[in-house]
Amino acid sequence: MKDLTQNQNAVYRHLRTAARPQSAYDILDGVREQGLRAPPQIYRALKALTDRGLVHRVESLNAFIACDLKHKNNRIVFSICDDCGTVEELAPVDIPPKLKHMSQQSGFQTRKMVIELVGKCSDCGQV
Amino acid sequence: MKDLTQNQNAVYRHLRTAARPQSAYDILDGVREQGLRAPPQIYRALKALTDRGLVHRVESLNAFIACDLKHKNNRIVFSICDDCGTVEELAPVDIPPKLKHMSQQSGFQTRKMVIELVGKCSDCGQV
DNA sequence: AATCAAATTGTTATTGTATAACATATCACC
DNA sequence: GGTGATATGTTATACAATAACAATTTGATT
Repeated sequence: MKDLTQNQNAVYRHLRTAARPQSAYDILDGVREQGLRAPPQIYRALKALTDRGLVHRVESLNAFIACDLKHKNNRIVFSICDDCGTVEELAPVDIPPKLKHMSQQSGFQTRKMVIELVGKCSDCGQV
Repeated sequence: MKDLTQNQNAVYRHLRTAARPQSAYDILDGVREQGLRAPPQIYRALKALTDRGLVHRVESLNAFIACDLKHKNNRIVFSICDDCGTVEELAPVDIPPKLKHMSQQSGFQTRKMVIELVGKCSDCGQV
């Protein structure tokens, strides 16, 4: 795909077919067959992929997920079920006006915004 | 302070006087004099403190910061300077209506929202 | 006061996450 | 073919977090 290197391709394909966010070591296990053997290979591929916006890092899980939306890479929204671990990427939203105002007040220049909603997905929420 | 245990108090005091977010091991180094010696002691104190909202975890840095705002613990906003590493906590904002709508559509029940703005602080933004 | 359960604390060892540092190879271009 | 830039492989290590168990303290109850 899209002029990725071999290693990047292997990692990207693994992430696209994974049902859940994958840790770097999950990925490593998943691509051993393709000849990747050591963490730096995974982390390098992940860096290239996240830089291109094809993959996002889920900060609160130390895990990675393929991005299936077409969007600028600087507004990212996840919902994270703390019961079953499912992570969904939601369509990006603008910086809330109040927040934009506050950060500008302090002279902060935002390059990227990450929003993580933590709670229960529809499957786990029903009791 | 506020009926904290000894260990919690030591960790909390360290975080309140720190200029930057502290990793668990930074904290450990900072409180050795008070007799804490092993990571579990730090992590236990951190858990109690974060549960009470006195401390927040900065997800994208694997680090912790004292909370100096009085607010409910379920809306957290940080600005993170990726140049000098400074992290500021901003006043919490509501879930953006568009986002609230989207997540409800999918049946997701949000318990907590974390927003991390990444960019340049006023000191580092000037070129 | 003696007892016992619960909660807190201490300690060791291990698991999981990420990167530094260096070696090797590949490719484009002159 | 030499050269620099980029990509890749490999080893070792640093950093982050927790499991499992031992020891201690606390506090209610008798």
